Amino acid sequence: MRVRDEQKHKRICEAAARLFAQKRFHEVRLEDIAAEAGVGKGTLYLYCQSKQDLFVSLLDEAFAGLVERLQSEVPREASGRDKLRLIVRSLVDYAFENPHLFELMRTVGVPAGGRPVWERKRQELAQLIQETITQGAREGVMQDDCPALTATYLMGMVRSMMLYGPRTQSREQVARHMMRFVEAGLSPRSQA
Amino acid sequence: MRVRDEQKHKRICEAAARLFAQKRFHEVRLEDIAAEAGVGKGTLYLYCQSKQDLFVSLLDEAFAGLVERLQSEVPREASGRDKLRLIVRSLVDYAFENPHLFELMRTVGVPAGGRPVWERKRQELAQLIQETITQGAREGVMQDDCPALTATYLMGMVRSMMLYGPRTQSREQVARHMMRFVEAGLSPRSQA
Amino acid sequence: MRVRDEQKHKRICEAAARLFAQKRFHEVRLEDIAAEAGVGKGTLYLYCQSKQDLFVSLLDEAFAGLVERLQSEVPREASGRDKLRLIVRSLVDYAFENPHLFELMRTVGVPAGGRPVWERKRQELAQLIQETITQGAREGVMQDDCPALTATYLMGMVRSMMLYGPRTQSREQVARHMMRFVEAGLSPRSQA
Amino acid sequence: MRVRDEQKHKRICEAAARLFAQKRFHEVRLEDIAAEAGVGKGTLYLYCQSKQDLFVSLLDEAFAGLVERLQSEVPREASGRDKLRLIVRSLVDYAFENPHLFELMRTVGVPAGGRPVWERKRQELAQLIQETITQGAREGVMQDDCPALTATYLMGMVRSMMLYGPRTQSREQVARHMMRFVEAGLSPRSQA
DNA sequence: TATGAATGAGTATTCATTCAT
DNA sequence: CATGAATGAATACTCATTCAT
Repeated sequence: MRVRDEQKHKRICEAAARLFAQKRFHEVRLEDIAAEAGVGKGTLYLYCQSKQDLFVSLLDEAFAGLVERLQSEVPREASGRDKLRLIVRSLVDYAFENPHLFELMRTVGVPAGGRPVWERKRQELAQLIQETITQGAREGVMQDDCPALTATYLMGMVRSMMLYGPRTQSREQVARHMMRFVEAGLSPRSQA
Repeated sequence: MRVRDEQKHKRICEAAARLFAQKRFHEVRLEDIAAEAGVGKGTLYLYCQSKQDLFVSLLDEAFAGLVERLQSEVPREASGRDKLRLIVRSLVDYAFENPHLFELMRTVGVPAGGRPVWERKRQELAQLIQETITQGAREGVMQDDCPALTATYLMGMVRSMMLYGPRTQSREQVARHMMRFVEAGLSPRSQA
Repeated sequence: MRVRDEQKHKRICEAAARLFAQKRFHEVRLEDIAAEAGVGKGTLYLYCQSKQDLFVSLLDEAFAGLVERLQSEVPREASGRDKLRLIVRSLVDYAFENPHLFELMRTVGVPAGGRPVWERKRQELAQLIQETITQGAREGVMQDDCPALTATYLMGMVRSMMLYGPRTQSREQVARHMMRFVEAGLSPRSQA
Repeated sequence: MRVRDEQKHKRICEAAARLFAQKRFHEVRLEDIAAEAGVGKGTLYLYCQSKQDLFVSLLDEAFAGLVERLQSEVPREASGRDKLRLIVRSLVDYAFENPHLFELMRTVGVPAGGRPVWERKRQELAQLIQETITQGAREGVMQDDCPALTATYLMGMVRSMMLYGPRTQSREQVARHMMRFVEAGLSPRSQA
């Protein structure tokens, strides 16, 4: 597994991502991935341990990339409201830029075995959102009985929008719409 | 598929639903479904055409059941706000009562081939929500640039909550939380 | 296996013969035979032990019928030449009257296990032809180094003619043609 | 089906031929063929598309080989009588050298679907024999109302001899016997 | 006696993985 | 490092046979 050719590694991952996004895990044949990547079948095993490993590492990267992006794009010192806006925008941007990641995540449920990387990343992401809401609440601009639930909603909304939402809306429109909906949804009620 | 024993048919479907909820389609063996249902392997084929057929029919039933429930529980003549509340409550109730349906739907993306039943049902569901929002808007209690997006959100929220949400919240709490979030999210802004 | 309804038994055998003539043994489903015979699947087992048994008994009957016919149509006291003519005619007649028996026999080779009835009948038939040739030789009208071979030829000729021969010839023409060919083939050579 | 190892391909075909000669198509398991050929089960599929394909290709080769042999051993310019003798000899030789080909052909009837290769070859063979008889007739040494029938006989005779004939006769004896029978059978009658 | 729902043994075929080149 | 021929475990599906009715 000590690999030289990073170029080739990337080609393989991209090929795999493309194919896993189109078909279910078991419908994707390693042979096809190899062909798509333009390498021999055996070569795949120089870059990953197994098919499952390849798949999971894609997920890991996807979630890690998303979290990293959010962390880099959402300044620590911003207000809760600004952070939330940036989070929504980043989520939507990332989704539009990596459309088949959501197809990739499609088939993934709560994992049975030991928590894999992507699951930890998913939780980090939820955590980030949650804390932002809590901050917003502290600042008096948001109200939420259970930020953990809301964090979950947000991720589900993005996924659902990508998979089933109307194709007519631009990225900008979607971002604005979701932002408004979330912000309003969390706005403190005068008489609660 | 003309069959006698409806009891047995149900047992098979339930067994299949249970197993498909735990594993991916290709990881579920027909032999296991048969064992789980307490029937012989060959018997499955008296009640369905193929493994794929069995799986899809479960999805179809699940979505159809959900839609039917919403239609029966949401009175035609109610106000938009009441309808929306009932929709959210019904969705949450249905989700809690049929927890593995969401695991079932987990693996399903936008279908490639001819629109299957469940896909039509999903659209009916979205339609129902959309119209409710539109009605709410007409009644001046809601505001939404793109109800189609919001309808999509709602279904994603429920799914996400079931699959990844905190297990600490009761059905009642979840329902109330989601209701509040959605209602606030759609509330007409004073100065938009 | 103690059976009452001879009518039904016959219907089953005819249905089986029809189907076995069209497809190979393993391509014929017992269910189809039952349907073709207009009885239930289970009923078949009141009239035969197994599928294999049903098949073999058809063969047995076919060969037995053929032998019986030859024995009844070829008078013991006739001349060798007359007998041979009658044998050829009977074979051809039987073949034309029972065209799918030859399809039935198509798939049968030399049996591995204990000689079944049809194999004994096949040998009886060969014996009959052989003796006729021997008689003809004794009478000075035929000559044959190895009547056993010739007997085999004759049966192969009939089968081949039925399966692959030109469909343009009438039964009468075929009979005459084969008769002449065989007779000439066995005619004593002046200077051997 | 682009393959490297022709050795292996041959081993597989021979193994298959051996087994198909002993049992009916559906009684031969691919696993057995693989074992007999000394290769893995999956390897078979590198050399053929399917079991059926493997079987048919054997037949095709068998008939093609037979026809090719006849065409190479029967000189175009020979007399009808010589040709016929050579045909019979070649048929018998081929039969004795490839005894299980006749077992292979045993199960084959007139094909239902599109004429496969072997069926065309069978017809070529019949054609060759027919033309020879016609030539013999032109040359005044043969007489035959329907050479097409006779051609059919000839092939049936060989098959029948191989499958059911007495094992006591040598190849030489059989060839001579058949030759004489056919030649006499076709000899022009003085007073027809 | 007649039925056909239920059964489960049996098998072609696929495809992840290995390894000789 | 790279390859792809070889492998065999794994599984959906069929159908002869049984047996409760």
